[in-house]
Amino acid sequence: MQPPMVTVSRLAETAALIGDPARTAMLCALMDGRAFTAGELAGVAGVAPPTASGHLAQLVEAGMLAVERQGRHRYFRIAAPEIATILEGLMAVTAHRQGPALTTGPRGPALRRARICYDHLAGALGVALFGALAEQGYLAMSADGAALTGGGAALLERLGIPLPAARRPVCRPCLDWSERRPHLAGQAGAAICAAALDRGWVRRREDGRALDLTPPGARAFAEAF
Amino acid sequence: MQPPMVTVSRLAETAALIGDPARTAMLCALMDGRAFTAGELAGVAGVAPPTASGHLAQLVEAGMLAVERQGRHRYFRIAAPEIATILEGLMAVTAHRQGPALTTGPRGPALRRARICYDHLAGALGVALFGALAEQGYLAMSADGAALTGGGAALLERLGIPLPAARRPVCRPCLDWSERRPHLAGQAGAAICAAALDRGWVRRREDGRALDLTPPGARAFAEAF
DNA sequence: CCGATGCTTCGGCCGCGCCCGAAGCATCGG
DNA sequence: CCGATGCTTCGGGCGCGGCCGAAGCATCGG
Repeated sequence: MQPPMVTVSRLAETAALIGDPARTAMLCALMDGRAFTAGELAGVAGVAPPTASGHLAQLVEAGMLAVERQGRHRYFRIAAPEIATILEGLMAVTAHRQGPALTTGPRGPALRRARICYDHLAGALGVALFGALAEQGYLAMSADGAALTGGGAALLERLGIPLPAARRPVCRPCLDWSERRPHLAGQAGAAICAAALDRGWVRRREDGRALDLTPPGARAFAEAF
Repeated sequence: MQPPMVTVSRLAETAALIGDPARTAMLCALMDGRAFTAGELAGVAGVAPPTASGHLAQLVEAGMLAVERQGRHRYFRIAAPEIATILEGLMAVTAHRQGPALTTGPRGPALRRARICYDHLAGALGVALFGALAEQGYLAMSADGAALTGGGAALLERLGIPLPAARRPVCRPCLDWSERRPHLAGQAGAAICAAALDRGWVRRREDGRALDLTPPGARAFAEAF
């Protein structure tokens, strides 16, 4: 007789897991797709190592984080793109809650301009990229979401951006919390993001998810897309 | 020096708000887009009226619920589609957490087949609808997400389904927690859902968000889309 | 005008879960 | 083999927040 309640209580459990400030800080730190050690995450969250350890255990248990041993370190990372999506979604409703004006801060504008969302580009840059690809007919709707058209695949090949062989998650759109418009996630999004970092089109700020668009990057984006 | 922390703590606040079982139950009950009174929601959540009142005040304060006075009743409803989206997203990661097999229950299969997601169709029916429209070229990617093509607009007009004049949110795709594939949200989704209910293509179960596809409805969907 | 109904505010109880210090395992360096 | 480092488990303290009963405002019905 419980099943519906079970679902609701599980849902609450998931949200509550995200709803603790220390865990949220850890998850946000991991949102750039990189892996951090338990100690680093303790620092980010501002709690003692034992406390952090407990939080991390819960997140791993819940399947939100994946862990990898390496010597005496344990590296944690976001376990799946869905997790990153939900965090971006929460940011969207949080920003929506009380005028976006309140969220401005030193790092705010930079984050809004360009940032990494787990493994792909977000912010104004990500949205512009999505818009440009859509307008030029490189994206088409399919039963699973959006897909690269033949022209889109050819474009990436021409740019020397390799698309993994695995076909499935093509390029699911992902709602951007700062722009309230979709940007490009999925394999194509990840491939473009990786190429952009690799070629110095964007540079990662050392302290977080914000990205800086370099002058050659601006040129490259302008002519490529 | 706080701004980044502010963002994180706000995010945690939002998630914590959803993360309480009583509040989650209320939000889930409201996910069908209808409005409920404070007393009804207290019953749904299984708490006393004063407790429910407190929870509801918090949700309204946070902008998640909108409230409307009507005589001595106060009707609550989800304040914005974004809120519904985030709840569906949380369901997706919750289901993802531990095999979807565990979430089966008396109401599970029905919910997975067809349900209301705030104001549009979801579940297998919603996903199939999205796929059919996409495959027949009725949907195209645009800078803001997906849009109806001219053919799509013509199709709805032919079916006598009115599209509100306001142009903006056309048909944002929304990730389905049971199917893990997008379905049709936005204005077009809402219009189709309203028409389907209005014409008896689907019938709302009295106890929740699940929908039953009626025989005439099955015929109508098959020939229309 | 008075009782009934729906909802809220107020006080006080209680328990869950966050937090840390100390101690216990692992792993690496010498 | 021994100390140092990174992380975990254990035990106990404590505060936040959910919960309810009783009382206080509104609104509707007669």
